[in-house]
Amino acid sequence: MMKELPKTYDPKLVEDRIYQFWQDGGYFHTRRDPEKKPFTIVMPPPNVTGQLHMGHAMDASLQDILIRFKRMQGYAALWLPGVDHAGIATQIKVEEELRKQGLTRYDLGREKFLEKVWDWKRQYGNRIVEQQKKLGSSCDWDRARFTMDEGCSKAVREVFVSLYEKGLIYKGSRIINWCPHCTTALSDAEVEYVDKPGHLWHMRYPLADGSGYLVVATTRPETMMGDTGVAVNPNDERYKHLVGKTCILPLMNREIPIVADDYVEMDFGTGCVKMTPAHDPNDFEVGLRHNLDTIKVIADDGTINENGGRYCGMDRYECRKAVVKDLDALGLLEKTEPYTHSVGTCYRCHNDVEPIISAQWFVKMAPLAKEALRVVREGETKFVPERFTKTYTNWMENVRDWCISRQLWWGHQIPAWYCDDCGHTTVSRTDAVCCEKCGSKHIQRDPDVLDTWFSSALWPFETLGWPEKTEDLDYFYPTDVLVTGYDIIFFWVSRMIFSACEHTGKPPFHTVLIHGLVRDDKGRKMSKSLGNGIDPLEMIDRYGSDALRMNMVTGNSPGNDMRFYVEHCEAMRNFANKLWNASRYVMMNLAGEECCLPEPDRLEIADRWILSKLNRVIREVTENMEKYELGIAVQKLYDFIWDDYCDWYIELTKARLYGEDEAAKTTARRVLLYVLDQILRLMHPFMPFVTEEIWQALPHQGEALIVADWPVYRAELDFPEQERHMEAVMQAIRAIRNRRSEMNVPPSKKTDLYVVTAHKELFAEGAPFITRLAYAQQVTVLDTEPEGSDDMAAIFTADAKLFLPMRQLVDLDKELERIDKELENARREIARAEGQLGNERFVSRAPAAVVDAQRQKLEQNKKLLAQLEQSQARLRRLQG
RNA sequence: GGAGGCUUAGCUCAGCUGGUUAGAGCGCUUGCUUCACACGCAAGAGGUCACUGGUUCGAGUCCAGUAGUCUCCACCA
Repeated sequence: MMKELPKTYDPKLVEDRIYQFWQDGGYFHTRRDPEKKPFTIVMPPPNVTGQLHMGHAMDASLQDILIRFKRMQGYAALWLPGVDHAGIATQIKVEEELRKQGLTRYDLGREKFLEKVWDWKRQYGNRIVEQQKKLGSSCDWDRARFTMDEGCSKAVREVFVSLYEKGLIYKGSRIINWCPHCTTALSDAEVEYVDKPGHLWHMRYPLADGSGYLVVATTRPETMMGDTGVAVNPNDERYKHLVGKTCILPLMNREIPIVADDYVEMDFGTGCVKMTPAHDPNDFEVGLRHNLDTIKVIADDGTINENGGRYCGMDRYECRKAVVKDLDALGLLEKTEPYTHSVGTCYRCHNDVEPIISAQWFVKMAPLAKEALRVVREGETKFVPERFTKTYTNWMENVRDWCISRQLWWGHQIPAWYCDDCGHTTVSRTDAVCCEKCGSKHIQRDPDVLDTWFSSALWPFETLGWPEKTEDLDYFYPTDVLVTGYDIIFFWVSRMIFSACEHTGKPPFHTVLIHGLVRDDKGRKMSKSLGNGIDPLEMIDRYGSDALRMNMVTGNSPGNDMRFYVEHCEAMRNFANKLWNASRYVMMNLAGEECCLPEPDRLEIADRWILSKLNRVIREVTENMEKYELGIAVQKLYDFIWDDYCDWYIELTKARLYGEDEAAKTTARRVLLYVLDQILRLMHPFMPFVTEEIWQALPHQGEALIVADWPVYRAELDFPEQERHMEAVMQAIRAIRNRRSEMNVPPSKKTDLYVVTAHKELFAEGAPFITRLAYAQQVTVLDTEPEGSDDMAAIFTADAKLFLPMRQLVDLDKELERIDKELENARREIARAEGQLGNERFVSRAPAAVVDAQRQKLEQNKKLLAQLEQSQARLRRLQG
């Protein structure tokens, strides 16, 4: 049995076995049960290329805690897992593999390449899933989904076509963000702006009439071959006379117009701006207003195209240098200023993004945003913490149309076919064979695929079977809580909300629980390039999964970033060990007891104390979990287990367990077992492995802790009076220990103790505890001071005066000094309380309980003061 | 330019709707091989809760402002 188990808990011997036990028992699989209320969380699907990182560990810990909690509360708790096909990331990965063989995707062709990706997915796609299991995640793996599986593909197709039919998806030529490295368009959300040092080049553009030149300032000279105008502010007196005239674009010798537009700020740069409508969103808008030509000069791979004249074929950065140099040579470079500006970069590869005019597919956002804003505004979906509501709302209110086409092969191919004959576009739920307008068979499918987030946006309902009307969808949808980091509110959360509203008529979840980022010990973001990432699997290996999970939720409040400290993880490992050893103690002492409470009249003061405390902790933990305050919940539990149960209650039971009274022993064992059982249940969502392992070894009812009932508050187990009494005894014990420590008395030296108190019964009942925990030989409870008390060390608590016959150890000077300090303290407290109680407004306005507490405190301190003064006088007498 | 967070013990952070003498982990000091645990036990040191003002009987907590710091969004070429 447990007696033979090691003194130290070893997660390695337990975790995989327990996980297997849960899986074999089918506890992760959630059945639809009309008797139960559903509780559903869909897991943010990790990338199929992904490696488990701390972000996943955070995400998964929170979700698993909630799911296990709800499961124990009797809900049909479904945690639906899955994996994301991660278009760009995965395609890049497979292309890298190909490159090792000297091949590109074009060598293979689309079909062969996709086969390769599927192969790759089959080979590595399960890795992330296996890693998640190490965290103890109690997902319903039977329902696991992949964003490219048949059902999801069907959902994506349905959504695309239906939005197209409603006019909410369209194809148009717009300025989009183009990543020349990934060679695809990106959405606005996929661009990260980074401040980069650059230059502001002042360049002379000669006026066409030869009357001089104007000076434009730019950070991007390499786009000048695409300039089709120069803009000035209409109110700018310096240039008013030039509006309507033309100038000569240097290097290209093209005549371009000078226009007036409010967009131009007079006091920035020179007040003249070169207009490149094909490569700048603002210039594009100005171009539209003034009918400027659009000349694209940057090709998809980031080189200059044939419109760039002699710069054709040059890389964009190379071209920048060449243009500057050439202008300088022509005497057209007026000056060069250092200038830091923000540059858009690709969130995947971090290369500079080019704004390029391009024909792409877009989702029209304004109509969809309306409902998505309403459901949040009216509280149908709430963010926790609340402040993220604003983040969401601001984004949604200003959202621009969503560019959803990607020039990739891996993903959901856009279901649009272009007719070679009549030019019509056919968009269809089934693969088109002919043009729906002219019937021509000469049609070409759009080669592009959809943004990965387009399918992720459907995740809460596509995974439950939508667009089919499945029983799962009916039962589990809408889902309950979505857990994710604040960094993907825009990418994912907001898109799920508007998609669900549009396609299912309901918001996808009622709560969005947002957590922060896990940073390194210096507060830096963990990243591959910095090499500062801490591998969750390594932490699990060293400290156990339970410790890692605890680390994620302790000392951390919702939405705030946390720093990862290995030491903290270690502390949580120690806590698991504490639990293990407390359980060993209980088991070693059991004598065949069942897990049930003894008859109420058999309960002793210590039992009532711990049961009363347990009751409170059950209530507090449950309340806080329901508010998603997992950090507070677990802190209360931690304190209860370590301080109350282990440090006090277990110690308090030793008097009985090592005594002779068999009935008392049984009572103690039963209460020990009962409270431990409740503790294990409460702790289970946080530390599932160690709790299940212990629970299985204890007498228990039911087959597994994972499906055991969540503890509930029991009014009949509140013992406020006994709780106070026990605390009085504990206070005495602490005071004695404190004094002994001050006097450097080793624990091995036992002494007699005299307790003078008005509560004789109470301390008589507490005497065995005092004996054991305060190293007393014999405890004598009196109502008057014992003979020879002058020669004893005196200690005061609120309810008793304690005398230790250790005259020889008492240092009178030190003693007096200490009493002085205590006197001062008491006087200060009395003054404070009297001041407060003397304030009529306090007495009349503060709640009665608060006033009452102050009165009691005042009384206590007055009593204490009197005792201290008495003691001081006596000591002075002794001193001579 | 707009929004938000943070500032509490040496370090990292809790402190939920204002109410005893502000807590934890780690670290530090002292003692302890006490029959669950040294991944432990006991005792202890350490904080003018960034600053200023306001509301209140009462402010770490609410309000306004200031400073420092971080983040997000928008962005003037």
